[in-house]
Amino acid sequence: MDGLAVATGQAGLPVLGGDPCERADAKRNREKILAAAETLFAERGTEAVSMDAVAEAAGVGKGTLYRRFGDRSGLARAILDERDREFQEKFIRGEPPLGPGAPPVERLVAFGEGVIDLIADYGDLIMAAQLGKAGARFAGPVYATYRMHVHGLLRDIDPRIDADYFADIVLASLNAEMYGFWKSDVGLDKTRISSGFRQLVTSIAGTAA
Amino acid sequence: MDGLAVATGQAGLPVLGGDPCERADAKRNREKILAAAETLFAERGTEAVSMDAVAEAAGVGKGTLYRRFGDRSGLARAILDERDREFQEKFIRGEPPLGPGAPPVERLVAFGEGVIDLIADYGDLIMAAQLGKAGARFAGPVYATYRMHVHGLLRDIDPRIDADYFADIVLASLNAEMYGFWKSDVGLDKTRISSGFRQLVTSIAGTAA
DNA sequence: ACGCTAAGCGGACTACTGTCCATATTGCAA
DNA sequence: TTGCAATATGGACAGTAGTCCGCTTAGCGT
Repeated sequence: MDGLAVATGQAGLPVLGGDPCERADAKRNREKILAAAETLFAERGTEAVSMDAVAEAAGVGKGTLYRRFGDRSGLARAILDERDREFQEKFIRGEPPLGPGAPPVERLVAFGEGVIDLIADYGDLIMAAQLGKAGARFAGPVYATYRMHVHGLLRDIDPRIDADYFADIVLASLNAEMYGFWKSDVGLDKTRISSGFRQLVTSIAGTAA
Repeated sequence: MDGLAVATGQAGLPVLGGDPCERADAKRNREKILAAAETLFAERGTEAVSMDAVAEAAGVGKGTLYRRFGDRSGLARAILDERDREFQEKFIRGEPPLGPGAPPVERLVAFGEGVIDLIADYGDLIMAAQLGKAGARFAGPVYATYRMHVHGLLRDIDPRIDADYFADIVLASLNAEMYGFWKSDVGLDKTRISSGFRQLVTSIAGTAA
């Protein structure tokens, strides 16, 4: 407790889709914004698109954009949300080895591969969603969900593992920025990254002293 | 390989201290800026200080500030540089167990504890140094040095370890943002974090299949 | 001491993020 | 249909990061 101040609390922003009591115009605008942002991000790259540009392309004012999504990373998160939901569905209720039924080590490895696939496809969107303030990576419901899942699997693997610690280690090894660094600077390919992750999980599972 | 673009290349900025051919006025200004920034950061917290404020407190123009330090994170890095140098000295040439002489597992554990101490003391400065663009964490000479050190130790521990992969895993587990998250949100204390790190290193060392 | 040149300097300037509030619109109730 | 309260809207606004370029100054050779 000292020089640290991480913004981790989830601000109560209406980031996620489909509020049931959403006014018709609000819904229309939300969809226009998401469509415009998705297009612009894909066309020009996430970092090169200003919020003004998104608002203009969507035909709404800046205030609307910020009201709905809070900030730049909130917008990115909202775009990712759908894909994420699909993946979460798979590891919570889907088929083994990702879903319930397989041994926990298998499930954890499959989870890692799923996240790596997600990163490979949506890496810069994920990074945009985590950029901004310190600790953004840990804020928000997605990290919490992933963390709880990994936490549970680690406990299943071996209750002696300090799951509070190792859950974040596992997730840190599935970080989008690091993936980019490995690809561009270190020269690791996806196979090697997956294989490294498998070894990491095996290591953690093996020595729960 | 696709939606990823991480800014990792080290821009050739004169961030580090003591250019031998530094003009007297430049040196004077550099020192004034560093002193002013250090004070302001300590007084108000890293995030609450604008670059303008630093420039004004130092009695120099904004152009000078940016010329010398490139951007906000460069300024933070420069402030950290001295402490960092000291630590690097210790693990490269200092006494065991941090320095050469101790078995590599011991050295790695000691290294981790050193970094954790650094984070405990200078956490938000470190975070400021890494904030900004995606991949900032991996850019710069400090990460490279740490990485090389860990890489070497891992090879010493067991050449079968994929050191290219695990070096970054080890460093990811010594991340300042994560430390803040652990402290504030998970409720881990420093002892538990150190102990977790020790277990991680042991795990990696143990199962080099 | 003097003048030259390369380097440093600083503040005006642009672009962007995020806030705020007067106005417009919606959905409901009478 | 009409009036009303709640909510959404959008553009003006303030604050900050980072760039640029004409001016100044240090350091050096004579």
